[in-house]
Amino acid sequence: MAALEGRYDYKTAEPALQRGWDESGIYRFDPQRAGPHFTVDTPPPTVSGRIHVGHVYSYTHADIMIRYHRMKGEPVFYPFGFDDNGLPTEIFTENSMGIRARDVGRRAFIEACLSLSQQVEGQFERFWKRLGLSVDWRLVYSTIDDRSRRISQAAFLHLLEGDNVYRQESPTLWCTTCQTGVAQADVEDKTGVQSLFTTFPFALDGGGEILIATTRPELLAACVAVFVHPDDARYKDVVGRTARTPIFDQAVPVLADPRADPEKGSGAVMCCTFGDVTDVAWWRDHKLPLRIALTEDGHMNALAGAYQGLTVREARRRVLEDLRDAGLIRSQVAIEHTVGVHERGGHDLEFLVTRQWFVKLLEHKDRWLDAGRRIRWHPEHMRSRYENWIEGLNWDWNISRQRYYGVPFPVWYCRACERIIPAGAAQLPVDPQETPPPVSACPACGGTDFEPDPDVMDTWATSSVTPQICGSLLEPFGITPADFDARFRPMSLRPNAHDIIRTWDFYTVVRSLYATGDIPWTDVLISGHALDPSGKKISKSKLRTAEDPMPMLEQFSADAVRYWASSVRTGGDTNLSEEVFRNGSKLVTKLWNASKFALSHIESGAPAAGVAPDLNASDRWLLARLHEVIRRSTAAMEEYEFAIAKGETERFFWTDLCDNYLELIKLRLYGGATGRNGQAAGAGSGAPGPATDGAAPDGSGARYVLAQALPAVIKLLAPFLPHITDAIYGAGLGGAGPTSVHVAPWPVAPADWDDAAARTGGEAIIQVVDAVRRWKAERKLSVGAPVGSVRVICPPERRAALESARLDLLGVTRAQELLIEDAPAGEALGVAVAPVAGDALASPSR
RNA sequence: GGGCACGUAGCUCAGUUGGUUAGAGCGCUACCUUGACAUGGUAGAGGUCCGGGGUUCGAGUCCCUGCGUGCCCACCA
Repeated sequence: MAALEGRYDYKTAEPALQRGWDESGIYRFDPQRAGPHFTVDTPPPTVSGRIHVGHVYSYTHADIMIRYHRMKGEPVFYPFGFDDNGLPTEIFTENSMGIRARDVGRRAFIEACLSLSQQVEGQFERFWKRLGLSVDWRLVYSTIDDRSRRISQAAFLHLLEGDNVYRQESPTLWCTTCQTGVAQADVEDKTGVQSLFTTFPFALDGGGEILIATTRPELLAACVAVFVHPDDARYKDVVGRTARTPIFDQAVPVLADPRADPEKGSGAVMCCTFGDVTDVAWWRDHKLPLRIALTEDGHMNALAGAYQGLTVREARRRVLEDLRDAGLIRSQVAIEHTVGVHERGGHDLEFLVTRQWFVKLLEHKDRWLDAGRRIRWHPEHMRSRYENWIEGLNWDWNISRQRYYGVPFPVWYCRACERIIPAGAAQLPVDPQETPPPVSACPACGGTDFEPDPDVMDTWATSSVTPQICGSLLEPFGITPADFDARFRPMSLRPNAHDIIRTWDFYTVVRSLYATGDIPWTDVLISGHALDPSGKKISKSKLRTAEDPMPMLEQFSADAVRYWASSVRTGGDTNLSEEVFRNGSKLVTKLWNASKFALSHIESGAPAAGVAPDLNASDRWLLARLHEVIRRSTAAMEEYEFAIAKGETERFFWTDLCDNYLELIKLRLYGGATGRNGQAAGAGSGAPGPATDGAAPDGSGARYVLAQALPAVIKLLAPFLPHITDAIYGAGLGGAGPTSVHVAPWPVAPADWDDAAARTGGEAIIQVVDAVRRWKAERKLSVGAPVGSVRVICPPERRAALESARLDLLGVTRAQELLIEDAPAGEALGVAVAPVAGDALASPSR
């Protein structure tokens, strides 16, 4: 074996190792190798945001699990993607380049989006490599590339054939800034919005009035009814009468509906088309007329009369002024409430009646829920996020966006009869605005005038078919999509952070069930969020500056950052902590130094493979502990509890192996009978020299154990710290086997290491060591200071272990003699230490 | 308002199916340049396991309840 020399310099070592991985192709997927395979539906990060520590956190989690499965011998399919289509990219492009899509025109804007995303993707790939992800970089897609557009369009046409998608004109969530319809999942809460809750009267036909209260007086022009609760005694006589809106003097009916809350405001509410979801429901259920007062860009239209052309906010102020001037405001209170806004930019949302494509969700809620139960969630409780979302769904999924940069709908419409003309499979990917339909005449009416669909798909409509896109990446390797489905679906793993359970995970399940009837993957790994050092969510402005993770990798090493990322229980949030980075760096250094030491002894006399020499109690203890650690660590990895696995190994390495075992065996390693300061190591019995009870004084037992324990620790930590472990492994730990630890087999402990008696025996040995160390510490002596005698009174059943480790105990305690005596029945182990030179002050230390 | 987590040492967290005296790292204190490592080692101080009930021979762990924190959802007149 080669020795490790000098110090480990991660700054040069990490990039060099990464180049080596690239060149040797150890992460390349071989689809021909027999299963079970481990196939990963990697999250394509959106190019519209910078990479931030949150990415580092969750991508590291996935990579750890992937490396584990690779070491288990499973062929690993680990592709990578970039999400660069759709509205997020458009907004990113508009903001980065200071342009507006509607100003520069469709074609030019698409070009701008493409060039910007390509630039960003290059930076992203360099970053992921620098973090040490074990991606097969031959398998890369972007959600706007030809392949993804083709697959996305084909999947849409498949939905169309199955009647699982429909086009309908109906009230839709609408972003007045982006000027597009959006989906329920695109809405996020904005808290602390200041509003005025104003009460004013509607006159009742036949006399009297009814007070209504609203925060949206500008929608008065869109009022179509007034609702009260059917049990509200105040309004019993009013129901069925006609009210007249102030200012506009529109006649509207007063209706009863249990959704009106008697506790709120005056208990009477105006229903407008549309102020909120309830309005939509009322409009639908009570078959009310449509009275739209808003334009698509958030201004008042002609219906608003004098207010036409004003923005919603201006109109609101003006209507209130006019009501006040008319003396109609009965009360007004300032309130702070939460409103739903478009999550891309926090823009105001309205409900407008528009024509959109919807994927059916509501009528199959049971199927989605059932699929969620067939998928293993890690941690398990994250499934309830998925279920809650489905249970709360109110709308089918609007997948059309009135924008430019995305996957077009591969359909045309007959202008004569509105028949939908789908693209032919051979045409895909297709932009219907630039390509004629596959037929020259409408099959329904014979019409020859066609209108291309003007919209593009929601970005999730494409990223929800990533399993199909992933599969297509293997076409150059002779795997057809049908092969892929048959052999590799459901895929093994979907890793992502918890904020996109309701979108990416949910939509992918839906699309997979529609496409194949089966779940998309068997396991989902959910990561929490990385928080700033004080535990707060990292703000967007901060993400762009202080928390840029590339300098972090350079300052602390990729291994140290990965150490941090893998220190918290699966699914948990964590704080950014330089302290933990430093601990990671320390572990890296310690691994290097301990390995340097161990290797220098293994190479000078490693026993032949498979031949176990005589082992003493220390040796058997270490192997028994190693067995336990391998078992626990493997069990934790199987459950995706990587932090627990890492913690087990780390404690074993640092405490058992380094602090105790390596110290115990030094005397044996350095030459047996002759210890430091020329003292006779075996002097206790008065007879220097030969072995005690099976402990080979030449250290072959210790070297054998080191030769087992070191590679095992290196392998157990390899998924977490891929660089330092491979640097050490490369010094020769692999023997004639693989040259990289990352394709070496995950450790398996022989059953005969599992030895409960060896563990308790070892604990007795450590007790003696600890007692002597404490004795020295109390006297402010160096750990290496010699002592006269160590007298151990121990339970008889522990005696054999201590005798067996006599040489080790003499070495680590620097005692001139070690006396072992039986304790009376039931008494615990005790240790008494006497100073050198027969000093009478022997002191019990326990 | 509903759901899901969480609340253990100054800080960050671990604590298997209930089982002796509740653990680790960091920080703190004292000491030690020991032959792999001072990015090290040894020892020490530090906890009414959020509060209150209950089950049990026994509760950090199980049940009920209260309080607090975070996230998701709903509400949005």
